[in-house]
Amino acid sequence: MHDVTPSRPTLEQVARRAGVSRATASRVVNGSTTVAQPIREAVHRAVAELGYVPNLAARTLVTQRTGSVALILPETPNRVFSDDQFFPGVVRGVSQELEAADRQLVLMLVGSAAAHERAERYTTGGHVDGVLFASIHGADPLPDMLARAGVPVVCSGRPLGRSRVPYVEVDQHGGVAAAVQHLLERGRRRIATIAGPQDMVAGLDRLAAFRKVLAGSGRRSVVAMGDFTRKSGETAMRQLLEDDPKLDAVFAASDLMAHGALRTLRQAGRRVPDDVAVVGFDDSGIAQYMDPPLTTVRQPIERIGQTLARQLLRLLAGERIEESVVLPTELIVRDSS
Amino acid sequence: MHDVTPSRPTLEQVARRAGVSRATASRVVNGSTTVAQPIREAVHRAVAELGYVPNLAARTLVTQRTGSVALILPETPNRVFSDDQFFPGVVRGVSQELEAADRQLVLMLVGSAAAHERAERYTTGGHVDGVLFASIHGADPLPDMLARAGVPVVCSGRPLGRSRVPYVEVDQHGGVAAAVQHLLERGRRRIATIAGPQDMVAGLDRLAAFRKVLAGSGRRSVVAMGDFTRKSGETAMRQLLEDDPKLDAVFAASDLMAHGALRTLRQAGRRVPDDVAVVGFDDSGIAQYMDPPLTTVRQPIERIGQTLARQLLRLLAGERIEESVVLPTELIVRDSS
DNA sequence: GTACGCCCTGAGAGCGCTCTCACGGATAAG
DNA sequence: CTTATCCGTGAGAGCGCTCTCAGGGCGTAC
Repeated sequence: MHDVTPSRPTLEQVARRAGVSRATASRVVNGSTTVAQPIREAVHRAVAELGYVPNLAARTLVTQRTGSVALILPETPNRVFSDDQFFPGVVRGVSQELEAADRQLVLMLVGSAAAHERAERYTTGGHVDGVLFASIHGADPLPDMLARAGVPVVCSGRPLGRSRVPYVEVDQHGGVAAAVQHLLERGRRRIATIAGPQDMVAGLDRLAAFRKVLAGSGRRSVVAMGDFTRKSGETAMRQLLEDDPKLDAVFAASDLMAHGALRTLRQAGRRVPDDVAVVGFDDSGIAQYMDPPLTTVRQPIERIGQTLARQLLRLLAGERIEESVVLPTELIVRDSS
Repeated sequence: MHDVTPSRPTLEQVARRAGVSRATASRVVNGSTTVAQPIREAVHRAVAELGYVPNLAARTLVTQRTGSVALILPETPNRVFSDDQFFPGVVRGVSQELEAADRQLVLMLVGSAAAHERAERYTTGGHVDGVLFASIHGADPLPDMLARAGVPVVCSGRPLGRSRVPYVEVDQHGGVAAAVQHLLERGRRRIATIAGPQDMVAGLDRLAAFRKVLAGSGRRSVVAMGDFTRKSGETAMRQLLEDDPKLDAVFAASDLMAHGALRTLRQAGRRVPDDVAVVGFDDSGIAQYMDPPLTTVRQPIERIGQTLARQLLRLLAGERIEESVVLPTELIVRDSS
């Protein structure tokens, strides 16, 4: 008597084969300890023989929990992916942590307005247990909306606007301060900066920190705007050289922009670090392969992802969490300064 | 009479508010055209007023379709993410295409053996409608297993082993041939190569193509092994210089390895391209920012992702698809050769 | 005017699972 | 020996949805 069905076996079939009720089979599958040893074994055997895999949809329907978490990456056409290290790093950290908790990662790249709306429906619809946001642009209302709708949310980077969504950030100020301090100690007098986009908190904070630290030293600061990409770094550097031909140091708010700046400096015949010292921010993979290897502020990207996930998991477990977690940054001195 | 419930509204509530049966409400929500105009409007209004969002789990339970697709990235600790462009590019392409089809992307990073097994259970368990594989290492049995279990699968890169899983690949041979041909035309005589890992089809194919093309030209080939990372490129280049100090060209099977090679060459006092010409493969973002900007073979990474997704969608729609799709590669000549 | 057919709507079953509740049997206490 | 207690198991409801099937209403044709 073969009861091997070609389609997916159900709990009912497992129960029948093990000679128990569906309820008991369910208990065993879900690891309840109140089931007698021999019965538990019988059920496990039946599960193995039938190749039973629980139907997640059915389980979700009754438990109201999906076992998955969304990571939303608000993506402007060429930004998120040009932060080449940031994105994979965060994804990886999140993924590791979720895996340990046996949850699935649902990735949502939100570029268009349509995608934005879809993500909203999807997440408010209870299709995921919680939502993670990476690098928010501007004062995106979504995190706050979700939080208000009762969906657990954690953001990467302090959300702009007056929302009270919990977040994970790095010590931007400390990192920038270390970088500028380092340049001052090296005897640099005219320090310029290439700032990041001012609709992102990382761009904002790094510029604010730069200004604050330099103001403290009594030196004037020349600023050019970029958007974290290489191209913008190149352009901004050109601008800077025009504004202050005598500058002897540049702090770029991202490694990629520093990379672009390096190129402009080379084209302009400036030697690095002899004529101009350059410091970046991120310590992405390319930093040590630039010419010269780049001095930069390291941020623990993968740990950001891990922390993001960990905080969300705590939220899901019903714990209260602190509104913000600040991760340390560290100055990595190489040859460009 | 307020029937606004604090919890998520169900279809039942929408139906009641619109004064129709649940069946009809369902029809409207799912876009059936057989419903009378005024009723349709009434239902839509109720949906809007209540903020109704269908419960995916319930729908999945009866339709047996989840509306989501898994993208599996078999990840060795430092590989996938050091291919910094490849991973985001593929994800992005897949994501775009799935979004257009209103499907969710479930990302699975499969590093450990445990994760491998989990992914197997998850995907065979019918929790996703189909599975996409990116850059398979060795002869991973998973794609084949899934296909056999009736799960629609599409791979990126021809799977090793004798499986018959449909796949999307790029014209490796054509790209390598163009690169080598270009070097020969520039008058290079001693062309070496830094090969990729030989447990990946991209590594294998590029080396095979290199050998074949050079053999046709009657020139000898010096080969060093790498694993697609910068570090390995650096090391391999050192090896190459030792093996053949008089080499005048190098073809690296990835841009990252070319980057490493560039550094070694600089340290060894070789000028590029004057003494040694260098050509890479990928045309990742850094290529044009290397010093000198790198000549390389461009592969349409994002399009790989799109095609991957598109093929899977066709499979899901019940269409038959060709076993393989080959995407073109293109030589981008810059200053390193 | 009647009969037939078609179109639109509603009733109801059931997807696979979890969980509450009740019940039977064994054990302990009186 | 009886009664109370407790532990382990089974019965059954119900999560929210889709989809089949039947039926009512109306138009058309005879």
